Amino acid sequence: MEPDRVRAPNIRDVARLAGVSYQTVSRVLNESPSIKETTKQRVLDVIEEIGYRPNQAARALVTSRSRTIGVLAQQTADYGPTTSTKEIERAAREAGYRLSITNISSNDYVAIKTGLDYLLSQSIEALVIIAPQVRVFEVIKELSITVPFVTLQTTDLGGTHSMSIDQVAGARLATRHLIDLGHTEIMHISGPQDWIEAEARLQGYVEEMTAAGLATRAPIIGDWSAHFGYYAGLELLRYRDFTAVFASNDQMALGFMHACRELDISIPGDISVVGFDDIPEAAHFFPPLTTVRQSFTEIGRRAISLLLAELRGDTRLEHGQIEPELIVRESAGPRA
Amino acid sequence: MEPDRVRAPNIRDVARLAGVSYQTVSRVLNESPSIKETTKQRVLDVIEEIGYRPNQAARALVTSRSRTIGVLAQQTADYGPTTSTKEIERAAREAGYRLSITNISSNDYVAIKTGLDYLLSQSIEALVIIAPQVRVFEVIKELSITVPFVTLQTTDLGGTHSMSIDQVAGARLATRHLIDLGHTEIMHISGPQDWIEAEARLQGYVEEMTAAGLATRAPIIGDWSAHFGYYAGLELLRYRDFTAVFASNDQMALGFMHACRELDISIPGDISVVGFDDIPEAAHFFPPLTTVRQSFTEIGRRAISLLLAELRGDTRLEHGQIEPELIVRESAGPRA
DNA sequence: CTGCGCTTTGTGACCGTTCACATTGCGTGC
DNA sequence: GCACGCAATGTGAACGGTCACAAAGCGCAG
Repeated sequence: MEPDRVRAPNIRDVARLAGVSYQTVSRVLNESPSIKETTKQRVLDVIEEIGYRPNQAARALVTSRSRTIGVLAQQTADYGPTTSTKEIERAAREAGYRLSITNISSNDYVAIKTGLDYLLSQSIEALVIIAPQVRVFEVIKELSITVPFVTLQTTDLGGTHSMSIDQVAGARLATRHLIDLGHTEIMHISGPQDWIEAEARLQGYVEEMTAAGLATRAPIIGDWSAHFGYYAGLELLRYRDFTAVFASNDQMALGFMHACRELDISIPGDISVVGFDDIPEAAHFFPPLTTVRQSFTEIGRRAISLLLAELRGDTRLEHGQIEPELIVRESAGPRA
Repeated sequence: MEPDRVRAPNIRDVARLAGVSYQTVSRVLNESPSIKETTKQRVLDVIEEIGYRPNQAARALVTSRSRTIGVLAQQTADYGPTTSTKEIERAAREAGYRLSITNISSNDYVAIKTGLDYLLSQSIEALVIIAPQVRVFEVIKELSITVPFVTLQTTDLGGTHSMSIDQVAGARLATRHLIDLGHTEIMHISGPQDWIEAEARLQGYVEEMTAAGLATRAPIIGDWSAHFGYYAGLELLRYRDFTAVFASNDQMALGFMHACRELDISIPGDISVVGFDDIPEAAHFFPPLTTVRQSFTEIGRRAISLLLAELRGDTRLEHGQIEPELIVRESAGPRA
């Protein structure tokens, strides 16, 4: 008869082969100090030889520590959140945590609730929220989450839960730059209304315009895509009652510039454009895009270190905001 | 004395409150048919009331099913792999699986081995490999992985493990397009040498050139970035001994076009350019980029359905290749 | 030689679930 | 009235680790 489906070796198999008790093996695995060097080596040899891997489920069961950090993200492949997520994964893995990521594709209440429920049912130890919709935070308040969590957006959930880039400041930098160049009629192409970043950038635009005593215009509400920027541009340029545009991200700026080219409008000769994010391609747009750089990696890294501190019981909250930076290229120039 | 740290409710708590045995609760959770409707409802009410969530670790321990699919990915925020990953997460979640993603940042042997080891130690049930380096597959061969796995690249690991877009065919489409436009001196800007896609696209370029009886040129080996495309362009254009360029991805094509603009070289008047991927921004480049479209979502979806079939014991392998599509825009035109 | 203390190792119980099997309840046919 | 079969529910063991505590080994002072 054949041996039915080989079972993976467990800690007792290792113990038997090494001639020690299972507890000794456990101590080796957990790097307990009180273990003789020769014993330890013998156990490690056996582990190597039979290819033993500790069963994480069993370990999680008894320690009630899943060593998992949940991530609630948005179903997009955008540069910013993606970069942050990669960095979060890296930082978490280095600290011995793994990630459980759930992407939500729509922003209705049920989808958000389902996504969060799903994460919480995996007994995650902490939670990172990248999904940037306002409504996500309503659900969070309602669920009264007990694990430490951090959002990559500025919210009104209480400052201790936020690790974000100062979007308002970034938008003010962008707007200020255009004002300094002499522009007074400045359009804003915004992101979707329920996105926190979009609202913050709009707010920064309004604040800076107001501070300069300039008239704010109603923003065009976009969807972040280059396509939208393009079609919005075609529409807006029929009137040409502005000389500068601040787009809420680089993709929409790209689309807008595409529309300008089609209509033979020169950038920055006729119209100046500023974007937001500084995606790696922005330097090679035509013309190279003046934009606001955010360090998506830094924010990811700091979010994890904030959570890890909280998991260690360290409550000196080093949360806070990261300052963005204006990158001046060629898409914005003096008012004609 | 205070109640020390409230323990999460378990299946026996539910059983006690519902006045049934823990096994009955287990049956309700697993939707066993032999359970009276009234009993089931009573149990569900208690679950709802006390906010009970099954402990996944305990479940995984006893069933030895982790319901986790591992993903070995590359530490990049590129559009393609990111889009595939999102789709993989979605499809897996719908099927009741979660993902454990590990990104490798360098492609040396140790990093790859460490990444795979890490995934395998989490008792994943299946594995998706997005990391596209040749060397990854050497490690895979060596480890003789026992779980079902699928790669998103075409490899020589045996066809049953691959779900990929036909890169060679795509590259031939791109090259053919340029040849059809009358070009004979066609440069290729390639991706990094150890990337499978890069090699396949190079191969497609060579095959098509050869088939047309044209001389192949040594490719420029790039790093996928727009920056590289730009600097490579500045260098190449000092000689101008070609009339068309096939870049191995859209970003490098973008950078190359940037270099052309700086040197007042007209596209497609003087030089034609074709890219690869069709990232959403490509339609808004200057000029809009002719490129090869790959459906990254479809490949993600099909990879998961292939794995799920294998997990069900269904070995009719529906693996295979997905055909890419040439998207003609304005960056390539007839030879001057 | 005994006893003490420190280092090193071993034993039993437990984490929260599912599995295999046992038991109960109850309608039905003889 | 009782055995029978099926539906519904209950019981003990097991999964593979860690924890708390017990015990053994050993050097050394008295």
